[in-house]
Amino acid sequence: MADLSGERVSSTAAVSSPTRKAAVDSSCPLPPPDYSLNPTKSPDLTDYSVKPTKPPDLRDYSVNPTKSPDLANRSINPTKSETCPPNGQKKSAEGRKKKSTVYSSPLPPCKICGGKASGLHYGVNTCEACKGFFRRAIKYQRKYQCFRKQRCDVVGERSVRTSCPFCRLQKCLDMGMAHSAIKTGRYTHAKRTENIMEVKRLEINPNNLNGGEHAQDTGSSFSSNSNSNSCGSCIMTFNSSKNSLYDEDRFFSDCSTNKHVIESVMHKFAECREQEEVFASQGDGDFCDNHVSGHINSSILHPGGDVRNLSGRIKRGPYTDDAKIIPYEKKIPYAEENSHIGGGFNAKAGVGSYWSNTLTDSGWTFHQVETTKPSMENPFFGSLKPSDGTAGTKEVAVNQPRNSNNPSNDIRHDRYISQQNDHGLSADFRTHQWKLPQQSDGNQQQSHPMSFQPRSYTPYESFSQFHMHSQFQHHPSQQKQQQQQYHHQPNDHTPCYNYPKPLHLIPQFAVPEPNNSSGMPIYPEVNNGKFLSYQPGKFLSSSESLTSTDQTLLPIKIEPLDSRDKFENSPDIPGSIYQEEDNVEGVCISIFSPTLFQDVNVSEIDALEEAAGFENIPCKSCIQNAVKDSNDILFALDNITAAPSFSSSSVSSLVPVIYIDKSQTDVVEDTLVSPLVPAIYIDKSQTDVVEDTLVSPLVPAIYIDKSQTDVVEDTLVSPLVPVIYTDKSQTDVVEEVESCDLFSTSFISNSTSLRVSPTSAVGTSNLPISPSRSLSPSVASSPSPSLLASVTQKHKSGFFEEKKLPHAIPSSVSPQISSNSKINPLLISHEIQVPQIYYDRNAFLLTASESDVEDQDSKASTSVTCLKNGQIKSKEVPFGSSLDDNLFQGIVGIIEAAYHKYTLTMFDKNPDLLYKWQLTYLKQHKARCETFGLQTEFITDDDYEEIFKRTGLDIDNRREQISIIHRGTTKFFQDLSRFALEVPGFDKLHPGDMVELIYGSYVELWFLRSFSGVNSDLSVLIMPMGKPYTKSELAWVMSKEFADIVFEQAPSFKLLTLNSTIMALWKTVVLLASDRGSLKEPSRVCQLQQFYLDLLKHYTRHVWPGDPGLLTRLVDATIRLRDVGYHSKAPRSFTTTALKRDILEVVKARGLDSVSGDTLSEPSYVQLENSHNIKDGSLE
DNA sequence: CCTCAAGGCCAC
DNA sequence: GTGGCCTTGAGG
Ligand SMILES: [Zn+2]
Ligand SMILES: [Zn+2]
Repeated sequence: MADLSGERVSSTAAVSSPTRKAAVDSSCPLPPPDYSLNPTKSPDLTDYSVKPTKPPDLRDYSVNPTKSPDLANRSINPTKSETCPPNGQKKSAEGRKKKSTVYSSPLPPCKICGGKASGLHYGVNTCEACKGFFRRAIKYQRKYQCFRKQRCDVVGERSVRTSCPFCRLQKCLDMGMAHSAIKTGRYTHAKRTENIMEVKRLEINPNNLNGGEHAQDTGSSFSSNSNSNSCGSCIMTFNSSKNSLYDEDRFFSDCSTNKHVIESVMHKFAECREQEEVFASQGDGDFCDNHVSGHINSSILHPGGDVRNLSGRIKRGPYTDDAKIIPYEKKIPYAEENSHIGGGFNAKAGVGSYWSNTLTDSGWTFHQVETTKPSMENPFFGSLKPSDGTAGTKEVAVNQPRNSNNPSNDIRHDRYISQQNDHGLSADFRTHQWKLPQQSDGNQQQSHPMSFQPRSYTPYESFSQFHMHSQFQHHPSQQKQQQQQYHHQPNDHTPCYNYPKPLHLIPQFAVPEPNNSSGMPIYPEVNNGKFLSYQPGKFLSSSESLTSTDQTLLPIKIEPLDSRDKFENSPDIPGSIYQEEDNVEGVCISIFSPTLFQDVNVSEIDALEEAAGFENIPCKSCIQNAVKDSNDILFALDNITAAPSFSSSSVSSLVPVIYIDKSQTDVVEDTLVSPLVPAIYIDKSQTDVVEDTLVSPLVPAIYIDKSQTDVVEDTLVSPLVPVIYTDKSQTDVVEEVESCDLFSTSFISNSTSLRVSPTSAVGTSNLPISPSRSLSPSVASSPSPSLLASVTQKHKSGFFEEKKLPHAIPSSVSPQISSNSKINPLLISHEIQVPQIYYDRNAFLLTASESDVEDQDSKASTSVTCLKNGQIKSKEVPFGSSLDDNLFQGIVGIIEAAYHKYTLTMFDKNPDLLYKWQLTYLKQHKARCETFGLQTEFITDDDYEEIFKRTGLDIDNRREQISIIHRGTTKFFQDLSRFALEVPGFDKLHPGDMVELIYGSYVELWFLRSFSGVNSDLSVLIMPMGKPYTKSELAWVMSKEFADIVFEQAPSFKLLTLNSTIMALWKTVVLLASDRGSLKEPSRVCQLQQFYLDLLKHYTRHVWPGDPGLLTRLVDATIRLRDVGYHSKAPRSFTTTALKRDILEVVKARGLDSVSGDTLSEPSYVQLENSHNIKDGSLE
């Protein structure tokens, strides 16, 4: 139990000091039985017991020679019952005899630093040094500041343990040291230990058996005190085992389905990369932390101190809320000597990167992977992606001499001079000047007149004040100051930096820097609404150290040369030290410039460039990309509830993420682990429980943290399987993507709110037909008496002459109809002009029949029953003979009314709005993909079910989506069926043919309804109603071929000039395709189709003459439509028979409704059923 | 009179 | 500021 931590400690020690371990092993092959209580600690014990065999320790203690005899004496002296494994069996045997003393005598190493413990101090077994340190910290109320990630290693020799007092104190507290824990009394060592263990266990979590002896003292008073120091840096720094991160090839082989996505992103990175290196202060702008040197003040300070204080004002981001602590022993060992990992991001470009430097036989090797742009779920880090197509790695020569003679051949990763930006400028961080590109004629490199200024930033505080700052930036006086101080007007020969749109800072990364003169904050990146490129950090002289006022500055600190070690010799580690001619040694740690390109109008830039005489400025593309990315960032910002810390929200699709929670500091540290070992370490803050498990590459593991707060921390894992973070921390953090459902909901509600206004009441009430959900065929078939009278009246006075076509009809509506109508959200959501009256179908047909020919037995006809002159009359209305205007308009009216009634309308939203929705949904989907690591729709159902079984999570809402899709599809079929039944003549067809026609045409009709919502560029489809789809989702629901052809064909369809009348007619024609499979009476269908084709022809030629070639193109489109239909199959989760049965249900219901309805109902289905004796289920 | 741990001292 | 070593004083 408790040995978990001990093992972790010892393994860490072993890793960091292999020689030591070897010595131990050789001298003491067998661990003494005395340590069976805690066998894993034997390596630690050897730290002080086997001094002569440990060169490192010798070196350590050489400073204090007196210690050696003492150590030797203590460890060898049997009278003190010091039993140490290396001292041989004799001592072990002796220890065995006196068990009580055996347990009490060999003190474990210092819990804090691993050194020689001298007893219990403040409740924890520590050395004298740590004891004194803690005592002083308490006594003098010391406030420390961690300049790294608050995970500094404090185990080691003096220089190590003193490198970060903050972390040391933190560890003391973590280990349970408490000032109040004064003498616990006189115990034997074993008893005391046992006692303490028990007390702590009871204190913390009775259920937690893992709360070992090292369990933290809750020590709340101290914790809270010390936490005022918790504003430490969030610099991302981790070490990992060598190369563990970068097995992308392996990953890709596992994620081939996602490869094209990755590749496209990679391509994007390639573009962003330049830009990134232009605008970022230097190079990759990595965050870095050199834990060895220990004083790289790249701290990102939180001005407000304890970030927990912000919780009331700022909600943390999705992954930062359930802060927990992972005990030191259980942390990922990050102190490996041959590996160093850092990370950074470019907020502007929206990419982050992780890099590592690994010491190999051939020297240091630099690897870098970059992440996707932020998403809503991963606001500042997306998935890890290869940076430049080189399999995610970038080889950089290190430890190479600078080639001063030929800089272009300097293969060092030079951090003094940035790579050229798009203007050909390089940033020289020594002179704080821009360097013009070296002239081809060999002239000396010239400097740009614009100097650098120190940059400052804050990750946190200004987030909540983002908008305020944004406004502030544009205050005239502020602009002036900025201009004076920062803005150097480019001369005619200066590449243009002046882009007119105001740019905003990402507040997390930009902080106002006090202006010396006014005390007003300065935003270097924003200058009078002009973009000035980035401002790098500043140098401190070697005698300087960061002051409190410097804490918000981006530090570039000088380190004494002698403090560097071989890590620092790697030029690719930000924070590494370089010695320059002038003996200035600099360490540069950069933060990306957070300039946001918002609302940049590229055309304006074009015009500006043109006016300035600059053509083809490559920066244009950068800006275009940046604009895009900025939008995404803003989108993310809009959708997250808090400013995530730098280190948060690193969700990788390539490698699992380890969330190391720091509850007391509210800092969540993420570390990457190998994709091969998707272990997730979820810590149980005060309970010292670590649940780490390896997970199947196919199935995610869910680690649920049951710490006292019922926080559920799920983390996942495999690159193949999405992760779901269902953090239910006390603060209601919403971290999911807006679901499709939500989207649809807001979509609808927005539309409703838009349309249902007082003035639009008519618009909502003048629905052609009451949108009753009953299966009544139509309102017209059962009108109220007054309505009937009204219709009859109109009929008598020239019904059709008055009404014309629907869109030509005046807005006066029968009040009875209006009052009968309910608001139909489906219709409301469309801006299609709804016909302002509906056509009484029966009234029309009666009229038409009076003035038209009869005796068309061989032709399609429809039966009309109507109340006329107090009598119920029936009449057959034939089709196909003449196109009387009345007939035409009447039938068109009927069809169009049904078309609207059953919401088969196409999507003709405002294109801008439509695009916005498309983009929004695409972002949501991409965010999901990035979080999940792949397009989750490609997870097989079996795998998905397994995931669901194991996690209980509907990770991509598939289950929900299925129900949505099911509902939507069902409704679509219902509406389609009802629409078909409203088509005059359709109900006279053979019922089996009706079903076949409906079923056979549904895909094409679906397409006709949907194509206007297709954005082939974005591969997004917004449905007029219901769920949006991405192409891949559509492929999942239908088929890939279908999705392909839909997105391929939609653009051409969008070129057609259509109105709802044409659409209604066209759909009718499509519906009545006589070549559907297994039609019983294809000739009748063909006849009916011909009739409607004639109507369509008539309409396009005479009523809609604006587009003469429309009919031809419609026919052509219809043919292509068949292609769409050809590639379709039953939607997911549907079967053909089930669908047909549903259709038949509607058909039947219509008939039954007619029968059971009042006498005005159409008996068409009954008649048909009687004549054909169709039985229920005959289609199956 | 012992052990133990807290605190003090002071060279570094 | 650190930490080895000392003193102190409460237990046992
Ligand atoms: Zn220690
Ligand atoms: Zn630290």
